[in-house]
Amino acid sequence: MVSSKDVAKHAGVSQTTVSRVLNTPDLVKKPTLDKVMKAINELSYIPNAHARSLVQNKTNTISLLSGPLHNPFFVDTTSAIINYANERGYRVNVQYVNDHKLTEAYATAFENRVDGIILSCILIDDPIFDKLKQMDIPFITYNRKHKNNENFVEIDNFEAGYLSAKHLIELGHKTIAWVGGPLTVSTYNNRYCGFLQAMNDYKLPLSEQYIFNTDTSKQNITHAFQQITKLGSRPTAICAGADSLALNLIDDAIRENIIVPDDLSIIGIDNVDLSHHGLIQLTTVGSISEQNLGYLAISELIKMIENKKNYCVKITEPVKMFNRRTTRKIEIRQ
Amino acid sequence: MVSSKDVAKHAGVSQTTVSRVLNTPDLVKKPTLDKVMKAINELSYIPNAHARSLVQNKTNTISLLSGPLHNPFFVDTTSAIINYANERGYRVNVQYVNDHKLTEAYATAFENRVDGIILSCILIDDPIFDKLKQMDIPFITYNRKHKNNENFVEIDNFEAGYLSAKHLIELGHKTIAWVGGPLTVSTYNNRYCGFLQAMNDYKLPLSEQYIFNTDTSKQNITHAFQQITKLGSRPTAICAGADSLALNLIDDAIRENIIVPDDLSIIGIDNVDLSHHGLIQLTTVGSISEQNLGYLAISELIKMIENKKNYCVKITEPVKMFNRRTTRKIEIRQ
DNA sequence: TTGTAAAATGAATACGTAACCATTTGATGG
DNA sequence: CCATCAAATGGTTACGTATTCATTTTACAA
Repeated sequence: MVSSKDVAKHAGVSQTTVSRVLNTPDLVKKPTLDKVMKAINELSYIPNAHARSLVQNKTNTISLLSGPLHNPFFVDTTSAIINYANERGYRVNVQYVNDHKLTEAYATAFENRVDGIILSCILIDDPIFDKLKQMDIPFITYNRKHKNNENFVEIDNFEAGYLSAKHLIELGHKTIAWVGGPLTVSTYNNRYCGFLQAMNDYKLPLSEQYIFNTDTSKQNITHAFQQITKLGSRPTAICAGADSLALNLIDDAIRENIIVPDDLSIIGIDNVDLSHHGLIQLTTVGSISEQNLGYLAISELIKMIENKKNYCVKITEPVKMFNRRTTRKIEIRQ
Repeated sequence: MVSSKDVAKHAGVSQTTVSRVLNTPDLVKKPTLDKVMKAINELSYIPNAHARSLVQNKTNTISLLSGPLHNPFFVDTTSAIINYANERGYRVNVQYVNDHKLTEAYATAFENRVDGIILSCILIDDPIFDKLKQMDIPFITYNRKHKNNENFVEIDNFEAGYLSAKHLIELGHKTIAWVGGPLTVSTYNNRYCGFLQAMNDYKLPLSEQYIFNTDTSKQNITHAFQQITKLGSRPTAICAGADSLALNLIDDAIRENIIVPDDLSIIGIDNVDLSHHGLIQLTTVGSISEQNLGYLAISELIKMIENKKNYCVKITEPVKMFNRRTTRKIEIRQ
């Protein structure tokens, strides 16, 4: 592998000058610059980013710990994060973390000495948070937050849960099921609380058999759906804790010949790009902002990295309804 | 940042011993090992991967140059690639490359001295291919291939194009449009050739006004669709060069109140995961294998990296029809 | 006890770059 | 022609690790 020393020898200058040609070309005279550039091209020299990282203590690399891509929310955010970071000159190391391999994922992220970490996989009560703060390396969580209430970008999850329940209630639904994720995750926890609040405000009875706070794997959601269909008095609507879950449930419904929304209304939360598609048209609650949470988070993270100020980011985006085609009035059905 | 020297000093041993504790613990006596481990934990030391890369000339990092995630094909493959690579102990640098910023993307990929490169964005006639070969760094292309016909994993694109046209023809369609990507890309080129061959074999006339080989951005596909709807004698079916395009076209059709498949049959190629969804049920042609191209490519790449043999990978997966709900017989319509 | 080999540890070095400080070259004005 | 100062370049070192080679310690047989 050809190094800057080789270039220096080939051009008849010092390694220092080669370095200057690449980093501060203004400090080097035109003829020497040309000489060095010629050597660089002839040897097709490429600087070694690792060596540079070592001496500069700056890696130009960001570590992204995302949820799995079969969840369309992470499709949108991963895309936004990587594109923005690349534009700003950062490389992005990506890991798709499932909750089993959390600690392992953190370990690999840490030993790479990245400039910043952006993660969605944190739990409310995650001990990793204190470690991250100790390490004095900029980080931000998106979508989820830690109980410490620091360095996060989220939507107003409580309000989102509330609005989605309210929407179904105002359409006349009385028996509404909830299918969400684990309550150890702030996102689902707050959405669920919003849901409960709405049910309470509108004086609708709650029964445990309609409530599923489960692992969000495909199988588990499908299993929850089957439980629901087995019930004596089936709910007429389901509040899903996320668009990803809503899409899963709709798929399950179709497989059971249950027509959405005629037989069953389903509403999601997140307003993922996919939900706009003509074949989907998912009714959902999402951020009023055009920019997704990934974009907001990565732009904040890069600010933190470049300003060297460890100020604390706390962003909660307001939400609104997106009324599409997977929910309808209960009267029509009866 | 705490280094192995700090640990050594704290534990009262040499830096060499610290290194041994982490890499060849069998060579160090139990009591010293314990002493060092204690120091490592107390100082919460994390080895610096960049320094290690520098001395070992091995980065444990792979560079992925993927197409954009709004194309569901790249959702499936990116997911498979990253998960497999992580399992095998490799970090993955991801870039979503659009064709405008190709060279820029390559540059950043190269200066990172990665162990291998996996890319989908190569053109048939891409000068980068020779550069890659020169660099003596393992690489593989997936989905697309270079004219040199080396180091690729693809599906049988010609056959895929042929089968998709044949399917529509056998359903009775006479006027069939083609909407594909640029012919500078092997994938679209071969699919298009397959399409032409089928049209020829079945003696169907071809007219330029039904053929669109265009940039695959959303706007351009929508524009192609609008051109099609403006035609005096509208085609009754569209062969899309990829599922991504098919989904785009279906969305456009719905927006124009054209019913798929009653008014217009649309078939894709790739059989992406999303096409299975109950709301989508896209008729398509895809690999007969369970594993997607990303998985095949990354596993081959890691073999190349670890065997240090620069053997040449040429994999073309056979394809078959997946008959779902976006195509139907022409008779019904008339 | 002594000799000898094996086991355990340490000292020195290389990896490729940027940064710091020292030196040489060139230009300007008196 | 010289003094002065800026511009241009070079020599040396540090970054944090693994590796190579040298040294010390230990174990065991004679």
